[in-house]
Amino acid sequence: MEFQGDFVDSSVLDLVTEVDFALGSPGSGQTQPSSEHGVDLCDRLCDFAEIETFSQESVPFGEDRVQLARFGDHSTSFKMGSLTSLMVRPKRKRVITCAQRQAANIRERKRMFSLNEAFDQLRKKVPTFAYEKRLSRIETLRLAIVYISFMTDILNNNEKDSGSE
DNA sequence: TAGGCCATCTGGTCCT
DNA sequence: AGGACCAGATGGCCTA
Repeated sequence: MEFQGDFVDSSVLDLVTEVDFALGSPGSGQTQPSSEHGVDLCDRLCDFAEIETFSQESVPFGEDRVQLARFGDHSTSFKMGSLTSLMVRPKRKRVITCAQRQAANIRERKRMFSLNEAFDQLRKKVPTFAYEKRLSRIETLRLAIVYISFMTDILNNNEKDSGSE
């Protein structure tokens, strides 16, 4: 985790993506991404959490399933559902299937990966002592701000000096 | 052991 | 409708 930016490239990420989907069919040896595998994995996770399994078409992942998974007991989710029905009709929720949720997770992982790549590039641009431990993301941003301000000041001073001569 | 940092998941919002 | 982006929650790892 610590050195991900240094040793992991996007091809590895693609491999992880394939493994994510392949987990749905252990031992099959199949590595092609498939929405069916994503659904399989989701169902297995739901089973593991002792959540009632619904058919893919009848219950979107973003609603009942998540509430049950989050709160654990069915009474809590039932109360929430009842309250919702009594209140003003909520905005129509976006319907998201297990497969779509899996795909969104993968996109988000890729997005965060590219963000971290950018942070790594920025780390190489800001001056640090070699023996210092790796800068965190927030440290990198703050140091970059200070560094840019410092260089800007130097530039301004040089312009003033050359103008006064 | 507490706190910091990070990866991941998730739902909401915005945009195309 | 679906992807990009964002922020909150959560859990794991590491260090003082």
